[in-house]
Amino acid sequence: MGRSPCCSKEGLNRGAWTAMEDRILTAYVTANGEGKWRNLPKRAGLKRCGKSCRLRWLNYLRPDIKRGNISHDEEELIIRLHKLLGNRWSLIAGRLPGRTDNEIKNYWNTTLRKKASAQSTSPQSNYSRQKRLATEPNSSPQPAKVIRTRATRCTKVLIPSQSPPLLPEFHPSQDLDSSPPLHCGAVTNEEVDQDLDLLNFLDCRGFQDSHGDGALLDFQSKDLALEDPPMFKDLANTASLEDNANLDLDSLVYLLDSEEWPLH
DNA sequence: AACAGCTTCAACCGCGGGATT
DNA sequence: AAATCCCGCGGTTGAAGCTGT
Repeated sequence: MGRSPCCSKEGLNRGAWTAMEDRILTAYVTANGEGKWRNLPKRAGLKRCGKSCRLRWLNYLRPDIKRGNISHDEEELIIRLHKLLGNRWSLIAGRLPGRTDNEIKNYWNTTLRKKASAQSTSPQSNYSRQKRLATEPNSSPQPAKVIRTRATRCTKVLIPSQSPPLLPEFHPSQDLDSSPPLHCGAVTNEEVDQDLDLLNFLDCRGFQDSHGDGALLDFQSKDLALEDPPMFKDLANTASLEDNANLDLDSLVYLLDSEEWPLH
């Protein structure tokens, strides 16, 4: 199956985008919407390939991009999602409003990979320990990580017209230890740890089902499980939860892929 | 002040998959 | 059914900034 290059590379600009190019691209996409990237440069009068335009828009110019520090909560979420999904950055980014797959990938490669590997080699890698560490005032405080943005590489003048959506409702401080025991059929201690991590993660996002709306996981209803202990306890005691607890990764990926679990 | 090594992250590249012709 | 188009993804690169000496 033959393949033509995405664009002729002759006469095209490469490298850092200029403020003017940014303005042109932003104006064009704002007026005409996303998509049709291949023809966009010609129509917009940009000497860039369509892929480059798409990347620039999605990773930098989109008005809903949230720039700056990745919060501790977001960090926790990225680590957990990565544990679950691996390097599926677009999926992970889909659960973090305002964050791009490229940003998360970079952040992982530069910062979180070390942290995650340190955590996984730690004898106590489960969520309870992380929660304790996070809440204990005397436990080795992590200085706030500041992501530096470069000022000189390209003049970024775009200021989002409105604040990005609030962060997802992930609360590491929630008391997960009081959740009902779950039976996952795991055999090794490590697997138990992993499953507990996963289930705690699902728990803390609000495990919702069997209420007719078909939503298995609803990030918007963060308080549901905690505010409704009887329902949660009931869920834990039913076969349906055990079935869910036995979901394999593919099934979980399916859940993540489903439209039922957006953060936005 | 100057240099080297390290870190960060925007941008590029190649590939795969779905849609279209 | 085959060929081609288009989009999106993940891996990689390299320029610029930072830090230590």
